[in-house]
Amino acid sequence: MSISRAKQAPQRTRDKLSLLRSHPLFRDLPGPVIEHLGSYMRTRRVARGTTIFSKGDPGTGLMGVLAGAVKVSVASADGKDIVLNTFREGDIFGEIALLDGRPRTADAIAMADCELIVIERRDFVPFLGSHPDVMLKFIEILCSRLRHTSEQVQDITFLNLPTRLAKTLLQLTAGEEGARRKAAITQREISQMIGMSRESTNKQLRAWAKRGWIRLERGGVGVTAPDKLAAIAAEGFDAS
Amino acid sequence: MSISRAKQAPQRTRDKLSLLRSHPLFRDLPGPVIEHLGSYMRTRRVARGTTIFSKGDPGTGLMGVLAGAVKVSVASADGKDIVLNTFREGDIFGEIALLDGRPRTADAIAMADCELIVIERRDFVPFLGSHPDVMLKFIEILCSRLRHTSEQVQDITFLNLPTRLAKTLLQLTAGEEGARRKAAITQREISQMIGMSRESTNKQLRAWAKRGWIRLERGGVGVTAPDKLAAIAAEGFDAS
DNA sequence: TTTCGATGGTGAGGCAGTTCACACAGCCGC
DNA sequence: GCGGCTGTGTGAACTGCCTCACCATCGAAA
Repeated sequence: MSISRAKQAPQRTRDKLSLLRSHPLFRDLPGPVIEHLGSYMRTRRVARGTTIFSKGDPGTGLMGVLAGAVKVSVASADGKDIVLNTFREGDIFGEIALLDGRPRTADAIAMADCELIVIERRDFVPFLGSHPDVMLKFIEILCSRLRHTSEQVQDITFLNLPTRLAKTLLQLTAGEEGARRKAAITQREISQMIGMSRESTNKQLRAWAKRGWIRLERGGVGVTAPDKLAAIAAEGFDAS
Repeated sequence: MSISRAKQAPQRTRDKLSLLRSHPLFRDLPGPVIEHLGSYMRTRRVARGTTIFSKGDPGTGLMGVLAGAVKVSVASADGKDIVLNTFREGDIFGEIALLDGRPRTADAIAMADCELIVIERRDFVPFLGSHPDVMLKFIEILCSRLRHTSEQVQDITFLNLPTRLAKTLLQLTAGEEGARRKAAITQREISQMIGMSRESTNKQLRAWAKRGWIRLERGGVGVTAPDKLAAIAAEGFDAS
């Protein structure tokens, strides 16, 4: 079984209301309130590679991923990119501009064909004001984002390429077991997630592929020896 | 006038209630509520170098700085340190563990003799539940923290030593003008803020000192040519 | 079918920054 | 006023990663 990108329309595994009902943010709300919220939402289909929003845009709304995957990244003056976060089915993103009303500080780009939901700020903020329990959930989300970003700072400053790469590969393929442990992602995107050059990333990947720890395909990586990668991620060096 | 560390007791420029009354978080609250909150607060004096809380501690409360300065940092396995944030008079920190109840993810250390206020989580969380407007303020704070940490990720991945150093020096001395533009901080602490070695940091500082852009003293830096530093911070290279 | 952009692969060379090994000054406690 | 600690200053050697300059392959579009 190969790693496919599902270039055709993404399967719609859940609809708008079912996302709301199952999402921790809204799960505890009464049914009518959820339907009320649902009436504010639009859905939006975007193809892989599409820019969903750009740095500097007014932050118009909250986004949710019904299907597909999204990366949030920033570009430097000289064309380099760093990925700050990635989101997949069931995740919510774009809260920061939603909550503080300031411009977006990063770009959001579809890593695969996506189906998204959008709630406009002008609709959502009044709702939020009258639902302190939802505000509390947002606070939790913001806290976990902050912990995530802090960890990224630590990883970048303390860990070397192999360690960061191993960690990222494990995260990308987490949740899957055995032969299914694979991720559809280009090597360039991986390099942007770990903040290293594409070339260096490629060389490390090939070294592990030669040892049989991972399998490389065009547009994808499969992890065959997660224990070995976990050892590198933990030890901080490549104890071969 | 030299840069002094005020090793003696910090001057108490404001007391507990005046911090509350002037802080954006609480400014809009009615007087009795503020006094109620004040009754929950303890004050705590700590000497320079003291660990205020450590990574892994249960996050017991919210901290505020009445006087002094605090750094929040993490240490790597091999003894390196990175500073995630710094706080000074009037700032509030430790919100994350307060809000989500999970363990602290970093250490807080007094950079100077400090006077702090502490509000316990068990007292504050119920208060928060009945004050959605304060929750909104916390959301704003969390958003700005997130923007700050994201910027740190970008700085570390995109900028080189001189650029980061120039940026940091300007931030450290922001708000002061002319000869007063100085900061009481060791070079080791500066190096931890920019995520570079102490030696490299020292060499760059000396180079600028030789050009007369900054003045170096034991435990302090004075910026004499902020425009030059600003140029480096903006251009991304040292155009001498 | 041909072309072209995106992806993956690879080596040579360079350099920014680290590491290490000192030396020396102030400051504090005793 | 004597240790010892902290803060600073400096050079030499090393190195991890980047940059550059390619080539090969695939898939999609023309």
